Amino acid sequence: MTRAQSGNRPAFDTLIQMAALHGAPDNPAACPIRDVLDRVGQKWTLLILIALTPGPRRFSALQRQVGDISKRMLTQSLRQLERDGLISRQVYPTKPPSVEYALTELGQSALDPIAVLTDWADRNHDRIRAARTAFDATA
Amino acid sequence: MTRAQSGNRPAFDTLIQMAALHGAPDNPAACPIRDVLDRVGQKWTLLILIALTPGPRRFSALQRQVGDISKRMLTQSLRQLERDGLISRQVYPTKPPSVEYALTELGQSALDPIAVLTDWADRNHDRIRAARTAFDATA
DNA sequence: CAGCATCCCCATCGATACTG
DNA sequence: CAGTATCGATGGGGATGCTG
Repeated sequence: MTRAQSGNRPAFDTLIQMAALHGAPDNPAACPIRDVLDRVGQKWTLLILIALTPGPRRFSALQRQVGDISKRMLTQSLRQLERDGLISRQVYPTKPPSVEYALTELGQSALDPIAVLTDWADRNHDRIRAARTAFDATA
Repeated sequence: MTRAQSGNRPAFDTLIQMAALHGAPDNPAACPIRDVLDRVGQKWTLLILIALTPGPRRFSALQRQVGDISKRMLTQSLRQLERDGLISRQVYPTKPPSVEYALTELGQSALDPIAVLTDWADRNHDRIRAARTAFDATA
């Protein structure tokens, strides 16, 4: 079993372990990886989580901050995140009603893996783009 | 600016920074986060990367290991990963031709963030499932 | 064995319009 | 302001069959 530079031993073991059981095809939600990956794959979830990092945000504020997201998708994504316990939803019954979304503790904890991921993405984006150009040139 | 427990300071800063620029809607590939996230979101890419963690694998071996992936998607995903420079493809011109896929150094480095992610998923899957049940009960 | 080609479905997402 | 409702397009992805 060869291994290169990896500095995350415990996390790495989890990964190996996951590679072994490779998920239950009949019940995808039973496999933590697939379950979480489904959410991560959702075009907007991570962007929303990131947008909430500095602090609580209202619906419209979120929409402006994420940029090109429709109200439909924002609502949908927020619901899912709330259901998963990653964000909380607080309604203030003012005259024009306002709703504030915030990261829960669980959501906060999710930021760590996300940060590691985006950090990797940021550091290696150039290499990836270079690899693509090289590949396209060969092909 | 409130912050909870986060232990990843440098990575965290990248995240904040990303939250600020929130991507170029017109050119998604220009934003590292969205670019990488697109791949991560691909149903099979991470599973394949994980399957390659213990060492190089042949096509059929990969298909068996991942489980329920069609040859079509396996081929497609492998191509993309190869293009991105995460895996290498070595062809052995034997009588029945065999092709061996392996992680490149870049691919190896990608395992770290992935491991952190799956580790988080594994540790918090119960809480997420619990949150869902609670949410569904309330609704 | 490895993988390309074809057909087709359906989940995801966008756009628009309407409501409390 | 914060959604909901509806329609429609796009393409990811499954099933099957064929080739070198």
